[in-house]
Amino acid sequence: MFAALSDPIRLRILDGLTGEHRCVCEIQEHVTDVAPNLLSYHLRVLRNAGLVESSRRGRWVDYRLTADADRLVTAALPAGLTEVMSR
Amino acid sequence: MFAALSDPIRLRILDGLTGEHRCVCEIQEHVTDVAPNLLSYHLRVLRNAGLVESSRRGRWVDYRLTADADRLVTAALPAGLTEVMSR
DNA sequence: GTATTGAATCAACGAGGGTTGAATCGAGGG
DNA sequence: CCCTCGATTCAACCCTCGTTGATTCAATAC
Repeated sequence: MFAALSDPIRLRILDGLTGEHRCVCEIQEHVTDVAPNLLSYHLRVLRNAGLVESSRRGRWVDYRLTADADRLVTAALPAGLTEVMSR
Repeated sequence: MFAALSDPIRLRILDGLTGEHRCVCEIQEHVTDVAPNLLSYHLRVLRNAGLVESSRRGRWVDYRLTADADRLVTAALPAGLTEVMSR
């Protein structure tokens, strides 16, 4: 989980994503300095972590945050660091 | 930040820590299979990340979670993943 | 002072993950 | 069909990071 989050490129990708679907080309406009194949790699890491999900629409592939992405993160945090969220 | 959290040993260390100080030997009882020097290394990573702080008490060194450890984590999260916490 | 204990540091090794360029796949368009 | 476009996969390289054994440090006991 945190391994998926511990990369600046992946954090930038997540910054440009919401629950709404966005095609890879739109994401690439948000991280212009990342090669397409490298972007695919990082999206794959985020997908394997359960943070994003994808669906094909014609030639394009849409990505979006999963519904329980935030829940997955909080569940992975050690108990001592989740006090703020329980309040 | 997430690089500091993305290691199973460090997560186990954090699981055994609270705001109260605990000496390294107590921490080591919580992660018995980790060599002392390796434990020092991981504590150092957590210290550099601002998640824990240490103070010497005689021969012993006490560690504890920093007051704003949880704040540091939430601040590092991308906006799309912090919705749960703002609610 | 010397020895001992708790903890940190150092140098070196090895594996895993990020990056790159080329090749591949899947869906349309002419 | 063949070609193009969007996206993914593959093989290879490189570098960071975790691990290990030995050494060093800091503080107390003898």
